[in-house]
Amino acid sequence: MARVTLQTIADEVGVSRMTVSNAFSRPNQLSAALRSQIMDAAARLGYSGPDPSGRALARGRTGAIGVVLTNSPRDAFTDETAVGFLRAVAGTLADAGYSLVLLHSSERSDVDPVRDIAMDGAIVYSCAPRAREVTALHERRLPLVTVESAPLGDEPQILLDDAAGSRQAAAHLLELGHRDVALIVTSVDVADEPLTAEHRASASDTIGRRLDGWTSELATAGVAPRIVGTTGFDVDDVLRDRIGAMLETPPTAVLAFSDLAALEVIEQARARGIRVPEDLSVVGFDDSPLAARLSPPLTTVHQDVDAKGTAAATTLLALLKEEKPTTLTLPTSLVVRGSTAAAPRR
Amino acid sequence: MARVTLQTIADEVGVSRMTVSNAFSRPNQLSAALRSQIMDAAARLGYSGPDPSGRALARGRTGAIGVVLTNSPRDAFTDETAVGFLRAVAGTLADAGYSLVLLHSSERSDVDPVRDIAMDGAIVYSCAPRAREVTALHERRLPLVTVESAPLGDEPQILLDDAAGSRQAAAHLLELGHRDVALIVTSVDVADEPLTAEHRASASDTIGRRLDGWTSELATAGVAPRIVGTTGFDVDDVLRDRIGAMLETPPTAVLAFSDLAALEVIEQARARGIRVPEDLSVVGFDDSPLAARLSPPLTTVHQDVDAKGTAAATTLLALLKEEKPTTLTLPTSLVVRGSTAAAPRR
DNA sequence: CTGAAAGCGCTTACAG
DNA sequence: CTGAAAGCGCTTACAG
Repeated sequence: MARVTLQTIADEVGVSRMTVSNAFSRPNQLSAALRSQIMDAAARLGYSGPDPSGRALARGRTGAIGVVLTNSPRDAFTDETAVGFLRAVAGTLADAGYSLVLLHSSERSDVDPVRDIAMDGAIVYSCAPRAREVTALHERRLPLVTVESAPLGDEPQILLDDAAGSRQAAAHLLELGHRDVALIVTSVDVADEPLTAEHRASASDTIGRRLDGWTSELATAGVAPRIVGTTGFDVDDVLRDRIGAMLETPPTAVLAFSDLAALEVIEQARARGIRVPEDLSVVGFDDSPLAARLSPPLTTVHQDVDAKGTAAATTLLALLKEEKPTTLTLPTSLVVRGSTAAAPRR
Repeated sequence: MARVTLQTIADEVGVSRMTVSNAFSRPNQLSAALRSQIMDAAARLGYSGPDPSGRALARGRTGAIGVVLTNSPRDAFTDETAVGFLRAVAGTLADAGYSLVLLHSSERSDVDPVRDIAMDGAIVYSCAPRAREVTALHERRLPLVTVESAPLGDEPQILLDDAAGSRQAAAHLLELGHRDVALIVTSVDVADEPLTAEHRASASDTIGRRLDGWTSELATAGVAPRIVGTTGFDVDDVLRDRIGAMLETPPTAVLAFSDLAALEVIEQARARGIRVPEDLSVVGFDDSPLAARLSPPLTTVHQDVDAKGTAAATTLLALLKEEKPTTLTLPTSLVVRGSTAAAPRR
């Protein structure tokens, strides 16, 4: 049996193909009687409506919005901050009638979602500066919003006021008397050294802004921090090893680029008998749900992931309506909990 | 400037359109020299590859797989069990080169993802028996896998051995001496009554199997449970109210259909000064990450959400390869933690 | 290794 | 209120 299409229904009812199309897509363009006659025929023949692929090609829109995550879907769904972001994006898009497609980075040459999936626009979330997926997406000239990523062109961005929260975190440590401080970052390939301008230069946009916040504040007290990093974009094995090495000669305080990184520091410290916060103060970043659950509860820089996701989706939707949305920077602020305390006397 | 298509490149290079198509989609069908000439022209003209919509129509496949969640994307991303499932599905699909599209239920008449999004197949996750989204999807005759949902036809299903875990949970309570037991369910509209056959008849497939497990075990000790439910498919306001009402004359133990429902019981009990587990034993279902974090840690029925997601994706992928996968039932088992204790003496 | 033919299923103006 | 024309951008056999 051949496939049932608009034409099948048209032949059955004895009208033209576009009248059937109108019956489904523009109901008020034809009489109610004819429409119900067409709908009856469709039901009888098992036709459930215009094929989305044909429709997408003819209309030039698909109803789908991509979200690019540099890391694998498995990693993204493990990170509560990413899940919170996706939640707000998916919710906001759904309210506007759009569906979310997860665009993973592909190691295969035959398929590449970023190149092959039909969509009306995309959101780039927390991606490395020149990630292949991101440039590939940019080449498609789709409406794009970047979130905490390096800008690709003049697309609107959603940013975090990383420097403000970082400064508060550093100021908090200074007040507690800390002078030996280590920074844990990504996008910088460094084992455990005094921070230099070269380190700063190699950092991603986001990490760069946090480094600026931390160091500018620490500098007011003449404190020159140590830095531990990885080329990756997440807590990876390299970073874990380097955190371990750093703890051989522990600082009195650590400023981490994420709550998960802070957790890694706390767990490794504990394994070595270093007490948090008595021997070592640890500050995270994100204020993910995890932060409040840890023991001790994590002092961290709060960001509103729900607002971030909503803003990203809203901005992309505005772009699709040919509006000219602009870059938005969301606030951050320190939340003091139990993982920080006065610097130990040496 | 007109849009750049295959034809633009073909004209520029002086070959036919399908040669350009081959350059992109079947590189070994033409000489390396011609191919690189074509790729150069494409780069020069800003052509980033065949348009996915055109390609989808011509090829009859899109590379996208839908996942239908009856509840809103916001609710789904709030539920750790659903997130764990999505994680495994997205990961497994990504490994196979497919992208995941989130198909929300739409209240709008103009857009409906389940009808309008182009995709190669779909996974129906934990949906109500005759949910409109699900029947709409079925009408499209797409390859389908249902997960913990009522079957639509003869599609392969992924099920949980609900009865086994439920029986273990009930047996555990009997051993502890409980005789006044309340069941908390969805899909049954009941405030707080002795369980009857009518209640059982109105339950969804999943809840029905759990009711069977609970009651068959309780029956061995002559215990007739009370039942509290809602027509909804989640912990909703109706269920919250009814749980509150039930706690006016509390049973000694509660068997809940999910960890979130168990949490609701525990919180409301605590608010009334009813101690868990001293006054009231509570058993959940799912063993979500939340369960172990609660205080007291929740006694609950464990299921492997990762295995469930992987199985769902693998089964759908098999369907796409024209294989004939069959229904799979995953095991469940009771995990005893701190929320259950010996029945209080009255 | 390259291309002419036929077609994938639909919609957008526009004319009547 | 209805339909003939033109087109959306691409690919699949197939012939040379």
